[in-house]
Amino acid sequence: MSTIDIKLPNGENKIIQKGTKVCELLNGASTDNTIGITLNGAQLDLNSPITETGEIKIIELSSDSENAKYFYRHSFSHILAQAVKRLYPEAKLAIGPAIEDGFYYDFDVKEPFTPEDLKNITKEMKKIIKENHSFERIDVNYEEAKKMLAEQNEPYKLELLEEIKSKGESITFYKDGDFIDLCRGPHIPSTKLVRNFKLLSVAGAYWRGDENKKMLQRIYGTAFLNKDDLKSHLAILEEAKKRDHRKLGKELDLYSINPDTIGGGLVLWHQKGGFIRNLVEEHCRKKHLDSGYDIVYSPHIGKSTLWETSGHLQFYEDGMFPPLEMDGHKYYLKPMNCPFHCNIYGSNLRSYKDLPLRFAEWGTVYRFERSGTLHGLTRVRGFTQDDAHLFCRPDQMPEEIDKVLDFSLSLLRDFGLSDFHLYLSTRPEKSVGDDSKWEAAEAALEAALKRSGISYSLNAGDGAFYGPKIDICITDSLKREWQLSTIQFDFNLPVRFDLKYIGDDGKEHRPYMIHRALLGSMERFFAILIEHTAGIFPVWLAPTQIMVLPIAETHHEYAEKVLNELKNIGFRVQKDVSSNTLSYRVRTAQKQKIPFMLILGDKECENKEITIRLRSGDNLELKSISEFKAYVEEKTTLKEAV
RNA sequence: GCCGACCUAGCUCAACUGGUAGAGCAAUUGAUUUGUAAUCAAUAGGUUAUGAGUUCAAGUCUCAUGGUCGGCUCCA
Repeated sequence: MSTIDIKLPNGENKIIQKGTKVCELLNGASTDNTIGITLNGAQLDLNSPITETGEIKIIELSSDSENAKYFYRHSFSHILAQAVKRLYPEAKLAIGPAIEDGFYYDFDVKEPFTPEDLKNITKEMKKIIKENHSFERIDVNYEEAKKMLAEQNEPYKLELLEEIKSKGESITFYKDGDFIDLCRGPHIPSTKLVRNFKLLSVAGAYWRGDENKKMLQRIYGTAFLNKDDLKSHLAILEEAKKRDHRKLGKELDLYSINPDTIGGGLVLWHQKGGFIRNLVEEHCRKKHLDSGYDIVYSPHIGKSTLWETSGHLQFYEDGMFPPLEMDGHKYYLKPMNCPFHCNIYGSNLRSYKDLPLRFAEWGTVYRFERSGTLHGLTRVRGFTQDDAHLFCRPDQMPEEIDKVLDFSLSLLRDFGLSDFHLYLSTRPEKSVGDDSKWEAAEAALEAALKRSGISYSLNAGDGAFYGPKIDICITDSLKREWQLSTIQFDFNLPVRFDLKYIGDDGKEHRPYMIHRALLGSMERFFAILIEHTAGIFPVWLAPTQIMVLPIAETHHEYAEKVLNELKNIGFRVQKDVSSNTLSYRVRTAQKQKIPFMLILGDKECENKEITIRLRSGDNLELKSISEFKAYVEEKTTLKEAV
């Protein structure tokens, strides 16, 4: 039997027999609090054999680290499945992993679970926890496993078993009390160690995530080591609902979607929403012009010939609205702006000296998204992209990529966004374009990502067939990720539209084409902005910045004077001279999340002062308009936009 | 598109196991002129998403359609 070399957390090296169990290695050092280890980053529970050389770190339950959470949340998946099997013996088990903040398990059952069922399952789970079963690891070979699963009559597990076998991975079961499940682990030592959980919801989910396969019932839950953590997590979920852009959009009168009168996924931007959008667009437009972009415009529809050339009719017709017919021609609403920009590029003979060319357009596109996917402003059927296409020479390409990633990050940061998730998607199996171009493009994207200093994930093989890409995602209030920026190479359209430039060698060359949207779409970006600010927009974006509140009629004249002065300085200011009480008018302005309320009464009139109330409820110490102006300019990052 | 839940006044919600809708806020009108998150009163507002069906009787039960929400899938 071979031996392996293990580096212990205290720095000592230890030589052990291959296959030694974790609990044997830790013998003595281990406490009730120790639930497992990581070996070279991989998680192993106390019952797992150690099979490779490396450095170990101990996972303590009380640390409540991501590793520890993974252990007990995955164990909750089992306890859930165990409870379901007790209550519904005919249920077939699929998969049940730990996920961020919780866990789930997929079941094939005749009748979908009801909220009432969830209560009963919860009760049963509590019982199982109390029964305090230990999790036992059982190593088996393929034949034994197949026999066991056949006896248990678990078709989905049998399918998984075949997959495990084909990958050549080891086969293990985990048993706790009356429940045994094909599972690679890891698990906590016993069911009683963590008891704070809540089942959250039931949802349909396709087996193996494939819409052609059977739809199973998925039960989601959340679990924490401490009761208080569970409580605060549930409170966060509640709180997040208040930041939902669909709720705030209504409350603040920002936008509406009217499926009956206009159509699902088609947005009306009301006055305040439109006002903010205009400010956002103005800011972006200025930055684009400063960054060497040319602004272009293109129509909303184009003839079928255009979409045949671009290939959209061949590959993307399902995502397009059906055609309009006129004089024997078919016109389609544009799902993308690229073909138009390609036409602009192709309208002239281009020299290598003309490049790079950067065409930007706030282009409104229409896509027939499937009905079940529509979601507030984040997934709609008509939306405006802050789109641009870069055309450049190979020698310019890396710098262009670098610049555009920088641009994207700086723009998002201008709006206070910072918790980015970056993804690099590389060449898929089916693709077009030369190997050398793909390699150069992927290298440039990766180099730009590294230079940005932000960590990113690699989605190998997840690029479009026409080119690799970087996506920047940001989460909404419920931690759901939404893609805002995208930077995509396109090796397809330059060929289809036969785009070229004359090089310094006097010969024709194919330019690189890079498609990019930075905020993504105005609609989705607005949703994210609303949820991140909770509707408390920064001063420079607030539609109304100041509400003037004279206390009584005698103060109206002074209020009017103050209002005009503020307007002249450039503030967006309104007054509320209704006969309601001051409290009431403060409340009204507060609900609209107006940054400043000016309260003007006898005291202010006499001393020619102003009293300023902030949205936070505090008063500013300042008393004059000039001081106030200086204060706002200092506190507001984008001064020109105040 | 798929699975499930839901759809009552502009908004948030109520109406026991079926007995033909009720409140708060908002709106309008009047009174009130108020010192930092709700002054008082009156008025108006609903073919209970739509369409069928069961029933003496349907907001309530059944079915269909549309939409919303939570997931899944999709997002070349």
